[in-house]
Amino acid sequence: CCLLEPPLFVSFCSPPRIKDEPDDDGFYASPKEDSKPLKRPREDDDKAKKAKNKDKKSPEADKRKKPKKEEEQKWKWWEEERYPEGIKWKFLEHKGPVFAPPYEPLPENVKFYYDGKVMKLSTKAEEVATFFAKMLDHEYTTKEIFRKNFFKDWRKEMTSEEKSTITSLSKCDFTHMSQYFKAQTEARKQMSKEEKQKIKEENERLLKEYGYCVMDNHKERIANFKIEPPGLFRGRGNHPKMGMLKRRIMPEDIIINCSKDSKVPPPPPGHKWKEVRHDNKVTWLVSWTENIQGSIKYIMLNPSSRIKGEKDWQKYETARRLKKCVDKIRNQYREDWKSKEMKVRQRAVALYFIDKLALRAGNEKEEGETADTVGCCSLRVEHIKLHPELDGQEYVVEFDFLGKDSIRYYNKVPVEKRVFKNLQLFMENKQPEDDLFDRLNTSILNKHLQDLMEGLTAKVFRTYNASITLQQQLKELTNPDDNIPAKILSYNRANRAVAILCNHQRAPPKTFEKSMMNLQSKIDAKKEQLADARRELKSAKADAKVRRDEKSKKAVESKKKAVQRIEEQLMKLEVQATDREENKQIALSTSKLNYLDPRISVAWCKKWGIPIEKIYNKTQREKFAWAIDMAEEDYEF
DNA sequence: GCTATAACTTAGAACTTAAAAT
DNA sequence: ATTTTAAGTTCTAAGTTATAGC
Repeated sequence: CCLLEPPLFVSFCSPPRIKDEPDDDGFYASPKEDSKPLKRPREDDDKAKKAKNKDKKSPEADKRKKPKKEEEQKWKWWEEERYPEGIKWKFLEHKGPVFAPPYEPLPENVKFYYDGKVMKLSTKAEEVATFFAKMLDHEYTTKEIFRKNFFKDWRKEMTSEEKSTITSLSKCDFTHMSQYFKAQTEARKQMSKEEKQKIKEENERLLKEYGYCVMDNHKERIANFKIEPPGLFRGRGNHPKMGMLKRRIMPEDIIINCSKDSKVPPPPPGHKWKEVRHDNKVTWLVSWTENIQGSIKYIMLNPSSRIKGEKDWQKYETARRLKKCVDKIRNQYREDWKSKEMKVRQRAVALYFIDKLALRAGNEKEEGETADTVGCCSLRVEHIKLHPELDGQEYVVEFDFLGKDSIRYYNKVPVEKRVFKNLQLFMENKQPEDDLFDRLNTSILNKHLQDLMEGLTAKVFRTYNASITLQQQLKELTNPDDNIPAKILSYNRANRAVAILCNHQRAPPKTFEKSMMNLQSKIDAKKEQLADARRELKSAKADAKVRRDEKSKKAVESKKKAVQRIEEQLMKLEVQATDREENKQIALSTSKLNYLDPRISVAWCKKWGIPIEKIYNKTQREKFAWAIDMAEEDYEF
């Protein structure tokens, strides 16, 4: 097993071949055509063109012709032509995956007890036992399904003697092992600076060596070059497979994808890859089949890469195309509510939910394989309640169901009378566990959407509604007279409106109440400080009136400044408190990263003179480099 | 059509590091 | 300088969608 440790096969690998010199046309990438590249979707994006032209005339344009290492990282793939549909790259070379470190057996003095007696476990059984021991504090390990699944899989790893001895999980005592791991964690924290530095450097070396690939003459960052280590499967929510053993991935499980003319990464000594293929119709570098669901896992590129960025850009362009025809589509589904065909009515009501409430499409799932969660098309009768009248509103639908990641969706929504009547119809003579839309699935819905607009699918509505909401909220909430922190609060509130729409939730931070109290006491202290400063200013003024000399005038000025400074600090704290309180259970990052056209945010920053760093951190700026480069302050989604 | 599955995007939690508070 | 808290990063599960094969 130790053969799998990465350093052992380092010597087999070559350094990435990067062209330091650009092609004749001045660009690094663009493979020479044996196929015609398509123009990227510029649409009505005049600004992008303008920016590009301007850029071409600038001295930077010339610099690009003599690239240095640094320049390489600033490659503007968004100024290049796209590949024809389906082709993802021409050249791909990488070093293969980094495998999980091999299992290190426990020291002799760390004991496992069965039925009160010390028991020495075989290495394989011990390894799986440590997975459980490491999770002992987690409430997972108290759950019946988790324990049952774990025990079943653990027994498979035992020797026959162990199997006959260990017959009940409740007689197993992992506490000593657990203490040992806690002590290890503690020791890691207490390590000296030098030791910590050493670990850091080792990680950097690994990243440098395996964290990048070469795709079409550009060095690109890989997102997840480390193979998932073995452990116990932790599903989200009430997952029927929780606690099962996620097995160790071996080179023999791995499919390598790279180009024919690249150096194929060698497998660790004594091992073989499952397969090496050369498929440039896909974007992944490495894949393997995972044993819990039997699904395929991939190693792919970082969001900053061309291949991901281009797709992301395209996603927002599709959403912008929807903007142009959304009114028509809305009128259409309103009409369809009256259709003679049940199928059409269901489709129209479902689409209304997807549009109005930003619900996900909702594929069917195999029962017993995953947690019981639903999206729009898979809603069941038990997930909605109809209220002809509720709290003074007519035709209210009460939604209560578990969505993706078993996050609860709870909402009371007034709907149009026609929708309400249709829902009553759909629910007639059905049991709670029956499908609400029994004549509909995501495939039917998406086929219909495709007919309405090329490239339209259910999820485009989420992107569209999220982005348009941000743009409109920013317009509404930004007060030109506000200072920067207040403007940022407005931004966060606009972002929050989107997160609420998309139901992006988080568990309230464990120390939320405490940190809120701390902040409040800070605010109180600051208020007192302000009162003091004001008193001092007053007396200084009085003093100056009597004395009428330069010195006391200056004193007044400096006291004035002090008051101002404290006022600003107080205001900043209050803004912070508001922001945090409103954000208690809401996660902003998901929408920011996946739903909001970054050009809206970039334009907003430019318009109000907000540094982009206040809105996007380093990683986000890398992901959205294309948008930061091309969007001007008048960008319209 | 229907099902299986491959490929890719989206998701919150856990972990790590940096910054702020003491 | 040390501890606490917040921000940022990593991890991998869980979705969506297109397509292949019946």
